[in-house]
Amino acid sequence: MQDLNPQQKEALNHTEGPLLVLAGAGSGKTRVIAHKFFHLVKTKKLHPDSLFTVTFTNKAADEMKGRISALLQKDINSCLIGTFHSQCNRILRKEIKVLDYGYDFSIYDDDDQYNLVRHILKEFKIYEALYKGITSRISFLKSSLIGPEEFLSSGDGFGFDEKLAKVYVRYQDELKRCNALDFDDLIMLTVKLFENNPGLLEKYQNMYPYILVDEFQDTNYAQYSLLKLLASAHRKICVVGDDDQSIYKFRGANVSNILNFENDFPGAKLVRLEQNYRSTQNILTVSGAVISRNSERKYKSLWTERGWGEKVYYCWFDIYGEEAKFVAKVIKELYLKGRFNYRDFAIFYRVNLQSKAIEDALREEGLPYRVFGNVSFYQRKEIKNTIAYMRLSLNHGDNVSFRRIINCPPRGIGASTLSKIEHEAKKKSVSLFDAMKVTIRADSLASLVKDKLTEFAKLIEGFSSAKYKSAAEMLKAVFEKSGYAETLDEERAKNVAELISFGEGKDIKDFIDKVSLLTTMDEIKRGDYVSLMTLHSAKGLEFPGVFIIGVEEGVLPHFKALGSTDEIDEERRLFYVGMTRAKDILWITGASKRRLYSKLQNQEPSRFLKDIPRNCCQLVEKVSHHPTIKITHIKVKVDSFRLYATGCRVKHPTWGVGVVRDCFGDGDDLKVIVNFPNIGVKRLAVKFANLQKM
DNA sequence: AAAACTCCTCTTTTT
DNA sequence: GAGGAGTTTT
Repeated sequence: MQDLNPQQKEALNHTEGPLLVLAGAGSGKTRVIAHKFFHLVKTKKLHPDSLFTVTFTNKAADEMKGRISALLQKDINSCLIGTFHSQCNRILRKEIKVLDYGYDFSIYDDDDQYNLVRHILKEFKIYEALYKGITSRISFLKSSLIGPEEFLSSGDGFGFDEKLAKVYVRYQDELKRCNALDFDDLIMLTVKLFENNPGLLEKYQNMYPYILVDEFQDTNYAQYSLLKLLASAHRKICVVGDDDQSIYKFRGANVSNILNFENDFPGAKLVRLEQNYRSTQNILTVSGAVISRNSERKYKSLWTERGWGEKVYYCWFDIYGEEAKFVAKVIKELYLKGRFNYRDFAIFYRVNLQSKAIEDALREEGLPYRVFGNVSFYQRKEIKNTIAYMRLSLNHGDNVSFRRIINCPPRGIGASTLSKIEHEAKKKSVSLFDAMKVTIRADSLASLVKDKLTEFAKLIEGFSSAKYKSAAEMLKAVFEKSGYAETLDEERAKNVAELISFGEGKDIKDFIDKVSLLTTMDEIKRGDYVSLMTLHSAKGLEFPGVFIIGVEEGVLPHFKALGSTDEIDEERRLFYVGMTRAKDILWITGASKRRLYSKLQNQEPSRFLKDIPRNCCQLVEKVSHHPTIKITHIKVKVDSFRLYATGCRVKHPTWGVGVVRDCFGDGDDLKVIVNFPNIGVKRLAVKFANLQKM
């Protein structure tokens, strides 16, 4: 308790009512939640199991468990700390009967969703390439708690939405038939469960007399509704978040939940954590200037006791290859100077394909690196197929898994056989697996095909009835007996072997749940290498040295985001998240020419650079063909930087010292709006005002 | 069922 | 420009 600052203490001590903690980047957010948990257990005598604690990632949940275990000095691994999805899964596995699903429901990930939607589009003869857009619309509807019937009846019955409604209705029916839930269902159905069953809701409200929520800015409407339901009786809820770090709006996250919190929970206390423990003042000032240009944000101003530190480096190149080489060289030089290890560096970019040039350059310099966030382990085909065998064995209704593996490995069951089975399933309204067994008894198939199908049915039923001691045992049996093992090359077989080793000693159902809800167990781990990742994956991490590359119009902000202010705001937050990961050194780079997909494009510096206060930056000139890095002050594109950034202090001959609120125009027309204490806000033309920068 | 071919897409992606 | 998926060919 004594290592907490006054605001953190305030957040801790407010335990009897709703609390919103606005926690700036690097302000010790996780620490506050962990200490709060500890405080509630120690002084309020709450049982650790009665704190409903939600995070967004499994990694964050594990971290939190670790911290709390350390504080409490006992293992709390069994506690209710988890992601929204795992919390809901836990509830639904106990209660879903009420909603007329079976307890052994499968959980479908994006890939399974896509497969199912595509299947439906094919059937409806809707252009199949639309599957991605349609899936995301459906997902968005679900995360807004708009069910298929409601959407169908709300529509005007025309145009694309009508088709969408049809697909949505069908999709939801199909899931039900498969006894499967997608990620959004986990939340939506839990809300539905509570809304329709007040008794059940009351039970869970009593079970969880306190609720703690991390990364609150990332909650979607459905998740927020769930929190409101659970907290409505006792109102003991503490949410922690940072609206400036909301970068998942495109996934349904709704920042306005932060803005609504105080309305939905009248009398809620608001605490701001503004002391930053991570970055130097230069980094905070630069990132603060960029984020302050966003409208509709809760005001926050971060400060640190760390001092100004090194200036933020900015460097512009002719071509992206040169940018990459330069970054590699800088890292090497910093490393050789002995102040940093490779693990201290991260390179962030907007899109995954940007990693390639950097990888080449790092390899060239002989620097160790690791790229994070590409195809995750659990999305690999061989892994998904192996798991599909397990899923179908546990849930014969799982049609998506059935389609996945019926001819994998190839066992001579082609499209025509499958379509007969599909037809039968539809006619009898049964699962594909059951339809297959019916079809075997009918005369419509060649005996060779019948044999194959019988063999397949026996195989799956064998898996279903066997008593395996662990997930590993079952995986092993599935992998070998299905004949799938023989069809894989060494690399892929190795991946499955790894999967099997993960399943060692684990309960089968727990394992499947875990695997379904944990698509990136291939987490960001720290080793002694340079870390490469997208700005999105950078959230929640910190590095002594950060490089943000490709800070150009069209890349950051991304060209697809240029259409709306909302989206550009989100790009700005993304940039902000990237910058605030840096502890000591921050480099921002870009290039005039960049290959994106097939063509070499001309690039302009990002608009966000204009908001960067120049006095916090060090401009670096890269002289081509120069063997070592030469750092010099040069005059590059003055209009790329603002002389008077928001927040910087100026001295006026008559009014004294003031703080710059805004700055616009250029050259002789440059105007600033300055707030002078005790005097007021003045609008000044720089040319005449005789301002002195402080 | 494999090989050869064409076509398409290509932002980010906690679960 | 590359990788994936679907289609046609053998």
